[in-house]
Amino acid sequence: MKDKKIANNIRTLRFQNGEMTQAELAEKVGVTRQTINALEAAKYSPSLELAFKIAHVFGVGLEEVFQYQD
Amino acid sequence: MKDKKIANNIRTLRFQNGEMTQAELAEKVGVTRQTINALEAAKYSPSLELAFKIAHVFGVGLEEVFQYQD
DNA sequence: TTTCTATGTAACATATTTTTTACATCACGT
DNA sequence: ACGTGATGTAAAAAATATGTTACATAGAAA
Repeated sequence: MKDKKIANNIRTLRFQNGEMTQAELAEKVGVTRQTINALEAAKYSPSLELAFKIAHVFGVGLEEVFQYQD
Repeated sequence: MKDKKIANNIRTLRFQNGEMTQAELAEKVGVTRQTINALEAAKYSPSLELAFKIAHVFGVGLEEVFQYQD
């Protein structure tokens, strides 16, 4: 999957959920702070599992967090 | 993301969409036939991008193809 | 200013996903 | 029987995601 055309609202959702920090979100989904940071910076897109976990933490559907533009 | 608890309906959706073969689906989403085969066999879960592409081919939402059981 | 917290970033290591190549079986049509 | 298309499978390599460690900056608060 060469081209990375997946956008996400992680940053926005973090602030909509009680000023959650990158570290807090990371801890809740079981990855490191750097991974969350890289995702917000869109350096790469997460695994499907991680995407599901993040959406779950925010209590929304996966497609409300990640959007694919084709 | 150690634990693989993502189920999918790829096989069912292939047959609901005009008897699409694994090779045809693979070609449409830009991966090899073996990758589709491995996904149907749930050997691993796909990247988020591949998941989006597959859902798009079937014209459904991502969560109608892949389900995360936590 | 000093301290603390959140964040950005980079190099290297490990894990996971995907490709490539190859061979096997099964069903179907001829 | 033979050829063909669809599928299952496997090993090794390539690509990508994630972890670890470490250092940097910016802002807030004291």
